[in-house]
Amino acid sequence: MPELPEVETIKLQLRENILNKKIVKIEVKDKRVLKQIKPEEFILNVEGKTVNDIFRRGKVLIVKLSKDLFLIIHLRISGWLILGEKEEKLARVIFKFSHNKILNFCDQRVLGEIRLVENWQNLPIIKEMGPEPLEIKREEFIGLFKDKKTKIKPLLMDQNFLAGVGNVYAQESLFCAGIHPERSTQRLEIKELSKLYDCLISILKEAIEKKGSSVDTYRQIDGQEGNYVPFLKVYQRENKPCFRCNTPIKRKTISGRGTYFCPHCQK
DNA sequence: AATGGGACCTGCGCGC
DNA sequence: TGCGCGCAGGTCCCAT
Repeated sequence: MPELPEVETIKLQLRENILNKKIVKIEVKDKRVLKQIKPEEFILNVEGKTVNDIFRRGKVLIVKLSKDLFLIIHLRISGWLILGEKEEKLARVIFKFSHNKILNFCDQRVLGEIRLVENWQNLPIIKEMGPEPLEIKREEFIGLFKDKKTKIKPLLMDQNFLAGVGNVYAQESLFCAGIHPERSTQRLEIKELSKLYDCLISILKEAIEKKGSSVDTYRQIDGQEGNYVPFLKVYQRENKPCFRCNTPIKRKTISGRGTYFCPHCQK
């Protein structure tokens, strides 16, 4: 659920607050979120390091530490980050900084993960990831669909196809473009892909401006909800009238994911 | 290559 | 009131 706009929001806010700050103490409350590293080793390697840079690739947050170490943070479904003065109840890992701020990695369902690596570019999740939607041109976007013959919605959510788009923004951009989530990509016209590009870009940008969608546990780093939920057009609006044609919005499971769409204006 | 299912997880809301 | 169950969705992995 934290998708590109949510992770981008967190990235920007962390940059304002912990860049060049030193991590003085770490507490691992739940070691399940640490992947391929033992808590003792993690603590030993991260305590005393300074945050040199923070960036994002898809839904992955990358924190560059001194000594060329990288924290790889993936919030998966129910993770969020809170920066404050105190420890949060659902914190799984806690980073205490030199300026007395505390960064809480919270995760209700413990599906999120934190890694510590030297070569983040070599991680499979990064290596195989598709392009950033906000960094490609229209022609490149359209070119991605060449030789693809699957349903459009699962394809948009495929991180190896396109980075950062999840269940919410895939649905919203398809509604905007008037494309049925089950349409075969083979049958999509250039004109429709072009429209989809415009929709996706504008929705992602708008969602970043509004600091993301708090449809679940996602929060900004100060604990406030994101403000994009009121702008969602189909997500979780089953049986409510379509904003364009008043037809009741339908919900259907597509490739195992709940999907909302307008059966009338999405063809 | 595409698709379907299960696993990982916890909390919530539903029906009985 | 309380219990069991299905569901929520990002990613990986296996089977077809």
